[in-house]
Amino acid sequence: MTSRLAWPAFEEPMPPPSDPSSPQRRDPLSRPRVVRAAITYIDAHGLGQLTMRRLAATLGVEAMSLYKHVSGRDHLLDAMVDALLADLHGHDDVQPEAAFDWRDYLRRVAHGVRAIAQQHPQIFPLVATRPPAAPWIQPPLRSLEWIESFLRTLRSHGFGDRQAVDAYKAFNSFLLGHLLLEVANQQVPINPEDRADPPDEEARFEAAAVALDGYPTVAGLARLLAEDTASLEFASALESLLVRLSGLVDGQTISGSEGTGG
Amino acid sequence: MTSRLAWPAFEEPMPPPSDPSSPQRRDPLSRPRVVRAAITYIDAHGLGQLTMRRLAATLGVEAMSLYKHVSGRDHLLDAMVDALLADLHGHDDVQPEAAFDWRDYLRRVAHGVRAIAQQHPQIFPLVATRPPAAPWIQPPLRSLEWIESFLRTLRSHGFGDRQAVDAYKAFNSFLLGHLLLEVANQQVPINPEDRADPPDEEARFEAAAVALDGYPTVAGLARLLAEDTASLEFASALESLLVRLSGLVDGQTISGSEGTGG
DNA sequence: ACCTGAACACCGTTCAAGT
DNA sequence: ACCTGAACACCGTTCAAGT
Repeated sequence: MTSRLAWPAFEEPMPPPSDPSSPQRRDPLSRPRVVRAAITYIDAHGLGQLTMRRLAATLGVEAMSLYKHVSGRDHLLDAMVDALLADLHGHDDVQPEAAFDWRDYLRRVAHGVRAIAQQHPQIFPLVATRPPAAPWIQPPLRSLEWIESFLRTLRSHGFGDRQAVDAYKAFNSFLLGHLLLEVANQQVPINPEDRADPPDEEARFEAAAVALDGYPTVAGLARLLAEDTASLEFASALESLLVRLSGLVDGQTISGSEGTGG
Repeated sequence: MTSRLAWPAFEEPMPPPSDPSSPQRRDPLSRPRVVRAAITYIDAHGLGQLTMRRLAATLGVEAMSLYKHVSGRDHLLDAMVDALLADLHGHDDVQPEAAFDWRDYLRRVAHGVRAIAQQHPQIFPLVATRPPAAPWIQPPLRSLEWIESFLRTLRSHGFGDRQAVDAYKAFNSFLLGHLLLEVANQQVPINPEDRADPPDEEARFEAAAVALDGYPTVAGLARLLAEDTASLEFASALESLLVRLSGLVDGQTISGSEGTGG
């Protein structure tokens, strides 16, 4: 059995935000409800299937009603991405106080973001590719809340300004590369009905293998290439990154632009 | 001045493929011509602006004519991605014979792919996120031609089977993370007209900085965060990866699944 | 035999007319 | 004052009617 990374379900019904201005009538259409419905829809049917009209139908309303709560399809996509990261940011395991040291903190955050990618493989590409709202925001840790707590935590563990920023960027690259590769690999065309159907790995392999004439090296290594080693690679590359960042705390620099300040 | 990475233009008119079956009338609509026009169009106007109808207009035909050469919009996107990587694969600098050793080879390929990302920032997200056609294909080096020469080159330099495959995966993660981060950062909303207009970095910075109340750490590090250190980070992370892969040649393993076979 | 106009079944979004 | 039906300006794609 593949060792799935366990993580508390982000889907669980959340307590309604304690916002006194929300009327709370019988199932009022609200922005969070629209965003949550969109996430559920994409998880089930894929990004390409999400239209304003179909999403509205899911909620029992007409498409135009959605425009009261989100200002358009593009903004809705951004809101989904934000909601996913905000959920993680509120999670106990990634609070700075929960971490033993900065390495532990980075491991917790890394596995938290990985859990998001695995629970929402159809949405994660959006987390990676939607243009950031400001020059200091980078995917996938792309909210001010995240950057703030991330940088503050590193500094509280002895990182200097430049070192913390270098670590933020290096950490983001690492997450982006590994998680995007992972979700790309498991991106099999979705037939909305037979989701339970595991795509018969062996049959898929055989079908694809016929086209390998003329590529002897690939053919010879096909089994190794198709092997799912994502979890191990992720862990291995993460530890390697932590080693690299350790050197950084000891005074080295990654983006090292010493000299421009005079 | 920012040190742009120089690379021969992939856009240059290529000699027509020596395919005797192509009639070569006056400007016949061909698949390569459609694909090339699509790349040019997205570079100029952005992915969201590409429609079959508008692309057809660019070529002086109606939309339906395109379906003779590409079987639909999705296939066109895949064809664009393939074309970009095929161009690079044909380039002198990334031929195995051109490389001094495997490190040199990986550096050449890395900078080649980075050049693609920088020349086609609107298209690179597609390279990263389009679902691969087979389980052994991973972005961004996502063609059998690339995998074949990549793996063969590493093996000719002493990599074992598992080591070569581990290196392929680690290299792809590295490229994906860094290049996607880079193009995401420079993703500024495009007004088709004023492309020459450099978005006045300082003004953009000031405008975005007003919203930093409540995020003192980000505010304090905003300048460092917004600094464009992508080239240095890329080089630094690449060297770090090469060190990691060196250990791998010496017999260590990344995905290390020793034990499941016994 | 080949090409393409008109048409189909959708989109996102707007806005006037309804309550 | 608020909500929404009908409408607008598009999509990707098909297919019959033209040459």
